[in-house]
Amino acid sequence: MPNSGKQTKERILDAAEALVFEHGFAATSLDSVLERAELTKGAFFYHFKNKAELGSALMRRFGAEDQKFLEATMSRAEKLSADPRQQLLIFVGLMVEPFEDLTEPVPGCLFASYVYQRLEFSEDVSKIASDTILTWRKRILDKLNAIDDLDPALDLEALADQLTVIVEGSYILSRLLGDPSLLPRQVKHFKHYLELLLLPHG
Amino acid sequence: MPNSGKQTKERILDAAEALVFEHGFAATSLDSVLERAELTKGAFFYHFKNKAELGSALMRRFGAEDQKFLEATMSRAEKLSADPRQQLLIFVGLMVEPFEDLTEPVPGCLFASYVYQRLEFSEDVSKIASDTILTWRKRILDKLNAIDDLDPALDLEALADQLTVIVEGSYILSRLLGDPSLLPRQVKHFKHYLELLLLPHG
DNA sequence: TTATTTATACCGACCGGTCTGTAATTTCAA
DNA sequence: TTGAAATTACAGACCGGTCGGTATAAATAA
Repeated sequence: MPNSGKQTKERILDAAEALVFEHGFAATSLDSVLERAELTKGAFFYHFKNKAELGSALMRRFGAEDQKFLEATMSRAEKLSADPRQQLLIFVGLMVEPFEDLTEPVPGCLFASYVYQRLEFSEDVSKIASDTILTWRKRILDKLNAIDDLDPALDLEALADQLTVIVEGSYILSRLLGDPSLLPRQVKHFKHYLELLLLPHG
Repeated sequence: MPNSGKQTKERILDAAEALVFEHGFAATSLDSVLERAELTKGAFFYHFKNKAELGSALMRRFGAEDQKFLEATMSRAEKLSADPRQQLLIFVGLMVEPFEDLTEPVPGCLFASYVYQRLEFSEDVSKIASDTILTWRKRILDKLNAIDDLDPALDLEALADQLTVIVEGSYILSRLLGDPSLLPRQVKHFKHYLELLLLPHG
């Protein structure tokens, strides 16, 4: 029964993403994906050339969503203040909001999942992942560079990466300990660090 | 005896660990492990009941090594100063040393690998991982609690976790970007944050 | 000392099941 | 009525695990 097509492909991706988060890519069989999506083999191979292409598509979609979230959040922050210091602090504050009311220990990051199974994926996925990370770095680093009289000894690139680092690390600990509060609490410490660096001493 | 036996088991674990870091557990076939270890099926099933037990053994060994590293580093720090503030800062400094001269983007953490493939492992692995994390938390939190006149508004538990969080996150970014300098640079920021919190303002 | 037994360590062929991918066919919307 | 969307059935590769057998060395008995 021909369906809207686009919807079916998304259904496959949704099912696969959920399973990959728990089992990893290799251990996620197409049958399990299709059972969850309530579809059959033929439907899958109509929309995807093979399993590897499903992997790439998963990562592309995840990367695109991630960048959309970054851009949306940063431009919200930019509208709320004209000062790059405040923009940055507001940005970090807005960032945590989606994680504050979680009851389960957060879904996780597909790129982190990829890192520890990279030889199962085609080369191009690596570029999608690093491009996404570098977009975050650049967007935040630009803000830091717009701030004058910062201590010139500060490693700004590493500082720009730190939010991503803390989010990735928090996903892991949160899932390991089953504690959904871990991520927002970690990000709050990072925000505090930024305040100490950026704002006139208290 | 034909061979030392113990050595063989370690050879299997070494081979498996290296492959799991790159492929993940499910995608690591016993044949590939045995090819790398230059052994055969029979040898494997002599030392391990099944593949799942290999997984548990990998995690147990990794957890034990990790705790040994924590304890060794912390007691070194404790010998270098009697002040808990200094002990903590020295500890963080010593922590990075092994990562400073790496040319490759660090191996990674088996527990992080586990997090994104947990349903492939038996239940007990989860406990090994969380116990190890909690040992770090406790060891560092005890130091923080030994420091007086800290801002009572500080979330000390989250602060104690932050080193682990940053190391885990740095593994991921380091591997994604192929940048071995990332981890020490991240930890240096954490050390700086600690200095700002613990030491009389500069 | 030497012959025999026994335990340890390891080999490699093979079996059963699972998983990816293919092919022939059907359904339904435009 | 045509072609996109989906179904069922199945081929073939691979993987985990089993099993019969071999080699080495220590233990024991003559």
